[in-house]
Amino acid sequence: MPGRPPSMLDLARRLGVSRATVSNALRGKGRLSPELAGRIRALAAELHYIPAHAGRALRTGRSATIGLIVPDFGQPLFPIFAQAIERAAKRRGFAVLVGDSLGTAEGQAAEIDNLIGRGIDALVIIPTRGTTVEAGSQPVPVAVIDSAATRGNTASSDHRDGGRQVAHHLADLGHRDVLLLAGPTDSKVARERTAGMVEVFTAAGVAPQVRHSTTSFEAGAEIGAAVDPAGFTACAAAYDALAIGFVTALTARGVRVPQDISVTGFDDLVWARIVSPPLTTVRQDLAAIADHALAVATGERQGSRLFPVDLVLRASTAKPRHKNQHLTGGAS
Amino acid sequence: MPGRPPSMLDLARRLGVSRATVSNALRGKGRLSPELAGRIRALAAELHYIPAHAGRALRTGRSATIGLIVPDFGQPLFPIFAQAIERAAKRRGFAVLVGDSLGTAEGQAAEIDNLIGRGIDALVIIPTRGTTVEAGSQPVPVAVIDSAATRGNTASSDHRDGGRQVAHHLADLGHRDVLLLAGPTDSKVARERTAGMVEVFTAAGVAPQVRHSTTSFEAGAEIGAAVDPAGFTACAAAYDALAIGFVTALTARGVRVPQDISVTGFDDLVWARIVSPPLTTVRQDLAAIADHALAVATGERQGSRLFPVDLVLRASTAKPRHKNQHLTGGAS
DNA sequence: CTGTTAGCGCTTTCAC
DNA sequence: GTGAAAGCGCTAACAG
Repeated sequence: MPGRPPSMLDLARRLGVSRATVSNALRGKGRLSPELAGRIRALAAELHYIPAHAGRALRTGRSATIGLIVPDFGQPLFPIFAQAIERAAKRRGFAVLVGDSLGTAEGQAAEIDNLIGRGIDALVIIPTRGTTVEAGSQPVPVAVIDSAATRGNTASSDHRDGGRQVAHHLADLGHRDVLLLAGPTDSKVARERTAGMVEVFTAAGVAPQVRHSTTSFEAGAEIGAAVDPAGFTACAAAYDALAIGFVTALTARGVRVPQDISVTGFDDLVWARIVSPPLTTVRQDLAAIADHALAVATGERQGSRLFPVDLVLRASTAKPRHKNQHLTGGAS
Repeated sequence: MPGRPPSMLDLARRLGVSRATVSNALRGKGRLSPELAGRIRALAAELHYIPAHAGRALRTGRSATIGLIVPDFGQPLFPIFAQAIERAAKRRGFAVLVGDSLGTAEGQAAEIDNLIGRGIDALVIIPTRGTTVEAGSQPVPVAVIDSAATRGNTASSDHRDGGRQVAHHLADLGHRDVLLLAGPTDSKVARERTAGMVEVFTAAGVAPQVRHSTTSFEAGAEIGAAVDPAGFTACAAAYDALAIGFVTALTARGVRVPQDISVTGFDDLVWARIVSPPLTTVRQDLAAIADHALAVATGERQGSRLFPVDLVLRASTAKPRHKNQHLTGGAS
């Protein structure tokens, strides 16, 4: 066993050619006889030659690596996002260095510096709540995954339209008394989702009660345990976890979903299908967003893009009880 | 704005010293006057000098980067694992390049080659089901996260003991008719968990029925929908998702958990606390496993280690109905 | 069509 | 205490 892996020079010497020729043969550049190229490639395969990445990176100034910064891998949506981004990157020949902001602005800034120092060619970032990443502020191209409210090269779902779709659905069912679980005030995404809902409800003459909180299951459960169920017939949450927490607390109190109260979420997490009742929610097209983020990061495309979202109808929404009774009463 | 970031040579020239001196000053090596070292560091900070990673990697032969290969980021446990590993790596000054096996042996092999080619210093791998990774087969140190059945440098939970704890718990409650959702036959982890359960049940004179399937919620639901609930009083699953699917299907059929049937899972996913009823399950110490994997990968420690797991008691397990009636009957 | 040369930015002897 | 020189492995320009 040789102590260290074979280098290009080793190949070149064994064949009596120069390193440049080996380089050309292996990468199909330059012009050289097919016969020689074949011999070189055969030897490379035989010796398990693997090009040293550091040498290439140093010479070309590029590393074929992108950095990905997520707010918190512990939250359910981000790993799925990361997976979509990893695939989009691999498709383009890029590897992914990951950084976790730990949910703080300082963590995010530290990760940016760390990844940049490691020579990434581009940065894809899902900003932590309350932070903004300027596209031009870094020495590498930056693609931001966030909301339409973010400036620069962003890839994002049309969160506002998702809010509109939810509100339309509930308003069409006849709900007039609505509780809005709007999530954190410092999240652009949450604000967009909420704004879309408020927009449609207002146009329909409905004035929803708005409650802010974190995005967690626990926050939803807390509100669900404290709220007066007689005060509304529908609850629209800006996050699935909030909605599911809310439903769980309500169910524990004997309130039935959707018979007594309809509930909606956002994101279509795996668990939205699984909970009882399955949750009406909004699905993002993560693959499309990831692809655009990578296209921007690698310079294939420029500019921001907004991706449509789909309302997924499930069993957690129905006509309001009140309304049903009213209609029945009117008909009899 | 300068076209490209400052290099060590730029610093050296501006101060009229050599590159070696700058290198020494920045890294506190070599002996040089504190005064000069201070001036060098001040200038470096002022110019936002960031050492070029590729240059250092080429020279030292090490990249301060580890590769992490997971079977599937879409499954709930792996992202949490990845997060723990990312933190353990950062603590040691390593960054993490991630690869997703896409659940296949070929995908895993391709990722290994890809990451090795990128010059990682070590590899941490959570093997895809049915695959084995030999520690010595790669040109870099490899740490495997899996089961005690894996040879080489592995970090793993004591899955078998987790199985024993679950079985003890159920046997102590009085269950004699038990259904085992054993998961996939080609997963070492699933086999260990199942073996632990079978071991204790057998010693207690209980012969569980064993069912194999994938690890998914859907597989659990399918079994729950098809099974005869009169055939057993407890169901022990090798994965939380299996257990939760099973409970969901059972509940839909009007079977009550835990009154009619007790159910247990494995892994303590976030959702185990959230479902109704909250699931009795087994928790792994992910942080400790991640830390050992990194210690092995970086050469701090050697050898395999097995980490204890904890049985988490929640509301999905209770004494069997039969038993209760029998006791009541006997007392009256 | 192929080989020579130079140099990416850094660290590490070793000489002053 | 400090500097000079060499070289990690690769590729781009140019010369043959």
